[in-house]
Amino acid sequence: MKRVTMRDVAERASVSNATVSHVINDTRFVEDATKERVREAIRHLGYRPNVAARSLTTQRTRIIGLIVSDVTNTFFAEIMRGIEDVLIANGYSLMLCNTNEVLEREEYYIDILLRQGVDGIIAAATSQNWDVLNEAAKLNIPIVMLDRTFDDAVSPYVGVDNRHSAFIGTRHLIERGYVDIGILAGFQRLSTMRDRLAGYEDALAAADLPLREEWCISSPLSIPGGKRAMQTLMQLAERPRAVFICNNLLSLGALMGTQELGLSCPDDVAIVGFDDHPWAQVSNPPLTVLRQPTYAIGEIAAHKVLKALNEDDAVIPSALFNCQLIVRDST
Amino acid sequence: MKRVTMRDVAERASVSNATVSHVINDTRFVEDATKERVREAIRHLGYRPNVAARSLTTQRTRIIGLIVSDVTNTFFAEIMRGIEDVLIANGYSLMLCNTNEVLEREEYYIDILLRQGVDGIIAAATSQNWDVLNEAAKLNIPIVMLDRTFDDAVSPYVGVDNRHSAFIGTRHLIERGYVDIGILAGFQRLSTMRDRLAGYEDALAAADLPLREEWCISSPLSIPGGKRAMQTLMQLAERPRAVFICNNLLSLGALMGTQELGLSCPDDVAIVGFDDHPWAQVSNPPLTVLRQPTYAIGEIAAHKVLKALNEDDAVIPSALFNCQLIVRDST
DNA sequence: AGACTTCGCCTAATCGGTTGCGTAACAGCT
DNA sequence: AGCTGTTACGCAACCGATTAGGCGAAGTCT
Repeated sequence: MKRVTMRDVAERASVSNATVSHVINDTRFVEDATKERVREAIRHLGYRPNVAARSLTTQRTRIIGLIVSDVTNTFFAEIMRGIEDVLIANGYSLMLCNTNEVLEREEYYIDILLRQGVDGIIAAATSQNWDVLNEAAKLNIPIVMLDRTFDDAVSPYVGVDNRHSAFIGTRHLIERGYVDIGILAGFQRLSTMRDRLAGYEDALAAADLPLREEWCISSPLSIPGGKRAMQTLMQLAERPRAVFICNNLLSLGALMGTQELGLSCPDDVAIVGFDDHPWAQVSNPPLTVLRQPTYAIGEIAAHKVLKALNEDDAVIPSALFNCQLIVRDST
Repeated sequence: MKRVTMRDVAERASVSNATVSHVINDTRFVEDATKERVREAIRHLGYRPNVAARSLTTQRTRIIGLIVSDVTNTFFAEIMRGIEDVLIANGYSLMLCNTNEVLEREEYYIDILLRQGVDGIIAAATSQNWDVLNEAAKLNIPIVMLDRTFDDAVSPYVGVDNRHSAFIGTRHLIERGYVDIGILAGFQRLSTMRDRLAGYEDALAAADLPLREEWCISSPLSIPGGKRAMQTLMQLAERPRAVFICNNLLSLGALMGTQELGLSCPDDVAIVGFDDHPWAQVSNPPLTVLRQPTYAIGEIAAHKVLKALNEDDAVIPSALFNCQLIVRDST
């Protein structure tokens, strides 16, 4: 079936192309009767404006690119929901880019997004290389960093205060009486992980506990990664009696690892995890965690891009949330 | 910074616009030397083709719309990964639409996708109303139904054989010696749920077990929904000793519900769940489930749209997978 | 009545590519 | 020299919207 175009509508309503456009966008006064004729024509023909044509002239697409490292992680999925809800409420659409934490894929996607002409980008970047996002910045496309950031980043960041949160989590273990506390982190490439490690160290220092290098493990942010890491930690000659775990996938893997080794939690080893998850409350044992306000993070991130889009030279500040410590049975 | 356009490239390479286009798309012979000049110009200027302009003339966007009902459900998230991986490998992008199982939102999104001019749509539709997707069909946009379908659907479906899978799951309970078996399903609006209920009934019938209406509960596909439903089931005067649960969120909710009531699984009530989840193996107890090949479902779905796109009048068949029964401690 | 506004709409250029048609330049042949 | 065929590329229309500028008709004012 032939595509219905604006000209078709114009003809049927016996007005010009321009008038149709103005009726649709409400950009100029049009007499009520004319307006109604146009509307009728639109309805009757089932006209749907062509976004490509429009954005060709307006130079805006009303599409926001979202780069996440792992859509299957509920953490990001919930953030996505937050983002999507506010974008949709503002007439924007979401182009999803899942990088699986692979750098090349991230670069590829950024290129795609720029060709697509997205109006803005929200990114949980795996790269620490500003060059990649730099191009976007050069094109004057607002960027909001999600979950992670990097030292000399100029774009606003939305996420939690990782250092402080990790401090709280570790301190909780200390308050529970644990003194031999290890940490299971992701690769230090990610700011998130660096900050959490720092918070962990802060807590140990504050309690005058020594920092033991061999109890600080980095691993890929995955379930098998967490399992392996936890098992090597548990098979150390001198092993920690409690572990602070920096990510929900790692926590899940760690749980599997300890169970497989026949160790019981919290009797043999206590666990505090970062990120909450619905299943964490029916796991064996239910996990003590630091919960991030995921949905809200998404909402705020979206609001920030939109703000940057609507207010030409608005300076957008970062937003730092706090985590909520949820005590369950693993500590 | 001014956008770099094709004309800029053409000028720098002292060729015409057409030649630049042909070099980029490899659509006509161009002398090597010229080609190289064009390439150099592209690199030097940092030229990036404008997708909107291109799709305006080609009438194709290389974007596929994906409609899912709940991105935070790992089931869909994994499917998404499968879809995305094959789309990206074929130079397509993904426009994500999360409906939260809300009909209006689905309709809204379909409209958006059509305006956007997506080349194809993959949908886990919440609607049973063909009219909605009908429009897309009229515009000759290929559609692939994911996870759900409906009776008179003309689009191919990709998912599991729900009826047979539910049969297997229920039969497993019967083989374990349970005779009082209930079922916790989602709303019968979804074909998925109807089929699973049918499979459950098949299994009861095959074993000459009576079907008890009051043990068949429908609830919203959510964790609280599952919890409530399970609790009403468990508080019946005569309650089932085993329950077949039709979705992972319901399973999780059910687990919470039984734990709250102080019932132990599988001693007080056995559970077989539909959909696997990484956490299901560390839950208390680890859950016996029917695992769907999520990633593969996504891959196949994507391949089917692409095929429909590339082969003009290809008739695309549906694809039915089987579930894998994974026996753990809940039965 | 003539001049000036205001109202309501139209004309046409433009955005940045794609592509059918056309042609200059050169080689080979008679 | 004249003719034909081939090679390599340019010209310009077109995709479907937006929008600056313009213009006729009706209304207002002096």
